[in-house]
Amino acid sequence: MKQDHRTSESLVDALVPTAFATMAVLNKIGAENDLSLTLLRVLGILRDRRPRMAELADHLGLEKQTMSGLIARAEKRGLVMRVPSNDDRRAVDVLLTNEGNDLFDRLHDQMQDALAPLTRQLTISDQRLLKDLLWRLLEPWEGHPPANGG
Amino acid sequence: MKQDHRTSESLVDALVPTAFATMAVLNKIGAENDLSLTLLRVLGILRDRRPRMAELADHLGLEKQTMSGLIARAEKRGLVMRVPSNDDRRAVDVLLTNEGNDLFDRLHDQMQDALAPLTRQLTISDQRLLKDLLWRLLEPWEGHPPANGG
DNA sequence: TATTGTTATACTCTATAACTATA
DNA sequence: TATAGTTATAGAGTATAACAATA
Repeated sequence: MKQDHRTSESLVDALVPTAFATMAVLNKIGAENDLSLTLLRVLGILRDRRPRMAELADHLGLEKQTMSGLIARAEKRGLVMRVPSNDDRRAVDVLLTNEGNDLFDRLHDQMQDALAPLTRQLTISDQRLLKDLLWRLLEPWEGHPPANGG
Repeated sequence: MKQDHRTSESLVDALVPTAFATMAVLNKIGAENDLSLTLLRVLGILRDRRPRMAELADHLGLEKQTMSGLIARAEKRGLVMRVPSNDDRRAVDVLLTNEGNDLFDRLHDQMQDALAPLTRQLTISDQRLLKDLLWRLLEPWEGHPPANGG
């Protein structure tokens, strides 16, 4: 009965609990290192990029004031730096410090370990298949969040 | 170059952005209805179950005091009810009101719509495949969160 | 004594509003 | 005037600690 129920559910009904499960793991790892989910995500973004405050806020769907506070606290802890932009003297670039970079690498390893109980449910081949499906799913998301609802 | 980078990444590196994308959508829908992600999740849980406060807190990985406050606010809004348990006079069962049930149904529809830009990237057949892979992934999670790290 | 739940208190995250500096 | 960012303030969510009632 339960299994039958599930097979009639949509992809979203599997996506949502997966997201909650993943976030629970990330949240726990973050909490152990005094990082909110948002800051954890910021560190991940900064590993590849060097955005301005406004870009970062936009990417995360947060208000610029919220970013100011978040980055100010992270900077005080030595995880990120704010440097004035060359192009626009009002603007500020945000980037990882070496310490922030090292921390994220450690957290990334912890994520792999913590999610292993889930991922090892699948064969290597199925893991690759799942990964490919997820990347295809995320294509419209790339860059910035979807213009939800219009 | 970017695509090559990706193919070398692990499943977790696809799972995490998928989770963030999904949560962003849920968060937006929640915010439009003045519901936190946690409360949104509570409503989803209560659609199928009638847990006690402690069970709910345990399932969500929250402290019992946090649940008290969350449920108290939700009850004040008429979304959930607290009724004394018959078995144990200390205990309290939590359940959805009709209003809470109706609200969740509406939100569930909104989720489907909001995530459609992502899910429609895949054929129906691939959606089913992805759904099955995710359910297999989640098997160890069922019931309660994994004993992280232990 | 141990357990279920609530209340009191403090801190973080987030948003709204007002502000400064630059464009 | 409009934009980039900060500061001031307030509300929700969460945790720690102390408490009440029942087991």
